[in-house]
Amino acid sequence: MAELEKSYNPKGIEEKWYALWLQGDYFNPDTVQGEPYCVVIPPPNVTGSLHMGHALNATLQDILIRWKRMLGFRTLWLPGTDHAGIATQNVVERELARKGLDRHRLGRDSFIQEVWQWRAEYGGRIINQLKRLGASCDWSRERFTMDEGLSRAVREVFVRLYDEGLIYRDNRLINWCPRCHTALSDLEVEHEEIDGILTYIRYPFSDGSGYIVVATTRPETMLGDTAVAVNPEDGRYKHLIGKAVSLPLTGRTIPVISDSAVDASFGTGAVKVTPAHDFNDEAIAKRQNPPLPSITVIGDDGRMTGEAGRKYSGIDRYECRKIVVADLKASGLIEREERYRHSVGHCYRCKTIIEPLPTLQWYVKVGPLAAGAIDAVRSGRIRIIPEMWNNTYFSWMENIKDWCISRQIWWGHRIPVWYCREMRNEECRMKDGVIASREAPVQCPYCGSKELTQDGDVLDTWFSSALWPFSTLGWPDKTEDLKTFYPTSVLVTGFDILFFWVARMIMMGLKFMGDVPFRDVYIHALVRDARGQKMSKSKGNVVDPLVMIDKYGADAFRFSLAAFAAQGRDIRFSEDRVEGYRHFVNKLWNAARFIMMNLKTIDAQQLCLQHLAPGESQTSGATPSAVSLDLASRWILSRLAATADEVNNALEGYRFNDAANSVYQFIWHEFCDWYIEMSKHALYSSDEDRAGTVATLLYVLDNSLRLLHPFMPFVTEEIWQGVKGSVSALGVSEGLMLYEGRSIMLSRYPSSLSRDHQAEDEMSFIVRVVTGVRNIRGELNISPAAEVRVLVRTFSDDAERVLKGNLHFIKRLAKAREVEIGRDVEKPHLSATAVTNHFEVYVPVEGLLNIDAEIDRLIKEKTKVEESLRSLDKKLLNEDFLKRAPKEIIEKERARYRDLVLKDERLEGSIKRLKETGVKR
RNA sequence: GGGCGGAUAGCUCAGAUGGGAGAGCACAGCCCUUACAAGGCUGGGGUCACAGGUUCGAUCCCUGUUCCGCCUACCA
Repeated sequence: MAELEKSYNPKGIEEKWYALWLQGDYFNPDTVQGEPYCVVIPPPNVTGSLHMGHALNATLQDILIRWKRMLGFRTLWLPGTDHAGIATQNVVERELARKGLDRHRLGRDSFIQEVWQWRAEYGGRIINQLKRLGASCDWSRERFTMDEGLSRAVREVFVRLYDEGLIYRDNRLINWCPRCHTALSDLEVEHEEIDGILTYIRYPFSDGSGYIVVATTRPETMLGDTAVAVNPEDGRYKHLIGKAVSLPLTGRTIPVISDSAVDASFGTGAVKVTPAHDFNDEAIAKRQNPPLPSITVIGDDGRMTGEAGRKYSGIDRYECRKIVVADLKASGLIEREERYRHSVGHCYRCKTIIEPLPTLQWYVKVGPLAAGAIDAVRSGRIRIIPEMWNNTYFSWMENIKDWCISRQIWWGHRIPVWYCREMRNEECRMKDGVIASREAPVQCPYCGSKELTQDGDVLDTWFSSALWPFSTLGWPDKTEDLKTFYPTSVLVTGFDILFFWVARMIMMGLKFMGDVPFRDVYIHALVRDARGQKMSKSKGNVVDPLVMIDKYGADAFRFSLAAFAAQGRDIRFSEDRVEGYRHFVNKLWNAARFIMMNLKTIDAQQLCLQHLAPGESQTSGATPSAVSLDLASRWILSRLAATADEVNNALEGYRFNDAANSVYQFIWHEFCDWYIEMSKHALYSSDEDRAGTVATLLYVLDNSLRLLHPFMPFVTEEIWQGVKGSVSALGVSEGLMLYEGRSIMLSRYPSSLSRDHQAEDEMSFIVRVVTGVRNIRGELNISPAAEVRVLVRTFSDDAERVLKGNLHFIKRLAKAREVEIGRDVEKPHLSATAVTNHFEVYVPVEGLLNIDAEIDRLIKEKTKVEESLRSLDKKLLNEDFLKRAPKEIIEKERARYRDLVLKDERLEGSIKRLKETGVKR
């Protein structure tokens, strides 16, 4: 980058540096010393394509990882993908359908091969997208949940839990997706409010003595009713309990029963009971003595079964609903229909309405595991950030139900259970012929039979995800990685998978590693669109991160996400702000361009020997030696130190937005707006300050780039390498200790630099004079081209000394032709005034000044001062305040009061003089 | 039904432990000043949703109300 372009263009540059980082193996911690710091990525679905949630998630992790790496930690960010059972199977099935095939015709083994084939072809997509973002994952450790190693971990865990009785099989109602043709866990069901109809149906008594009316939103299930239930306390129905009802359309006779779960105030107070298709009804049925029978009228394909009767058999459940209602109407058994809004469960993958079905499934008994997981958070061994999620976590964990882990699909970890078909002895029959085994058994361990068949189901995808923090590090082997990096440092994730994933990882980690899987859980926001809507393909409001990267560059995009990531709040994504941060990238770029342009004119020996002292802290390189620096340089070094502290503190607390804002504010509004402008004096006047100024420019740029690097890895590397080239061309890089090393990502992160409070105080005098003059220029509309005279009447020695010593800065920044400073400076006639505590600034504006405008301006300011004075006055006269407020607050307010009184008097004086002038004129 | 979060400038949002209301964008004025017009300087704009309470003092803590958003639950 000998000659920099006028603006930064990320195309090509991002790829170039990412390739270099990979080539240098910089993401790999193997050869690094230091305290371990580890993050495992929430594995995106292998079918996935990078969306805003991933982008935010990965950006935050990369910021942490790059930051810690630069701080000297032995840093591992472990990447990988999830096999995503149902989602992936769906995708491949759609693919097959396009070719006119389906998985049943293909057969299980061929289908699985198809999926692997698909993965080989497309599974790397999201990984490549993460690379575009700049993610510094150690790709040599990339894992996939279906890898052999991870599959072994899955079998190990399953068998151990089974042997301990924590995994069992049971036949009960589960959530069934008729489209995906599989069981789902409670978590995989999304409840959504929909408009339905509440149908009131008359159920005639068998003895012909009238009827009882029940209300239902699912009339078709009446074909499977096995009772009508009422509340035992309900006076209207008490006498009917035990009576027989003739179930319409079926001719079956069912009883009227009582159950306290029935709400007398809802509907008619009488409820039809369908144990096979409703969780409530199942519970009621089980409470009866003897339990009510269960009749399954809807099959696993969502069509009515033979049990529903010949007329309805084979018909889709919703078609059947219409027919049943029509048939009932024809018999005069529909009392009325009401519109009714209620929530209905949908499959989280395909949005099909869930059908509760009685089936035989595998479950994990979570109660015993949950206790430890609750304690880990309660005791602080795991910290959830922000804390507000603690409550959500606790309330879910405390009400946790057993976890259905079997899925009737093909893609996933096959359940490591075999069934003995012969069950030749008592022991085998006692065990139901169930063999849970890490490897495929050759013969039945109980009876020796060789007639074994493996369970056809696979495990819930989240079962393998739950093991991710240790299975990826090599468990069940005792690997070096596991020893070094477990427990991992922090998990960064969205709250939407707090239960699916985070809670289960904690349970499994505690169970199998005997320790928590991570110290911190940082829960970030959900990215919504500009109107606050959840982004979804169907709504068409999705913002594609890759489009953002193409349009604005990965750096601007990443920085935006970090700046958006305020804790505890959802993000409304606005493209305008990304554009704003692209401007910031460009600002930085141009600052670097400026510095490099001025580098050519410097004498290398002078720069190196006289102006760079060995760095006071190991992390920041050589520091410009303070003795020989001008005020501006000392000031910017101190501001840099303050900024480094702010950024480090903010990142320590996961306040990414604060960190981003600090560095933005520093680079733009302190370094560029003030320091670079001030540096021009030394640079252009070729006096002895030049070398110190160049040294400071180089130093502050270097440290700014490093501060910014975790947020904007590409542009910082590009500039840093460019400056490095120029610096070494000067032949001073050896002694400089700046821009050292092969890459900025391997340099040290700025921290614990020293402040220079005196320089900051002194600089504030200059700032106040300059802004005073600028205000006057702006408000009185004095052309920026016009040079003015500036007079400053000082009231303190400090102010006088500092201002006199830095006239050149005032001249440059305020565009002043000449500056006069002193205690005895007189206010010229026809001049505008700016008032501060330490001095008054006068700008003579003969001919230019509109006296009335200037008087208005001063009166406006005086009004503000007096307003503040009034409220302060009240406060300081309040005895309670004086009695109870802390001393330092009272002193602060008093000082403020004194300053304001002074200012008020001076303003008054200026106004008076101006009025006199006006009269004279 | 239960729980959580939000309500601050025209817009999008910051304000970590109570003590002088901020940023970015947008808007207005003046400037192509030799890093940057994707820029510079200046300016206007807020009863911090509403009502109470605690406190010497509340945008911040407590209670209630209204309006949004989310999570969760077996009222058919």
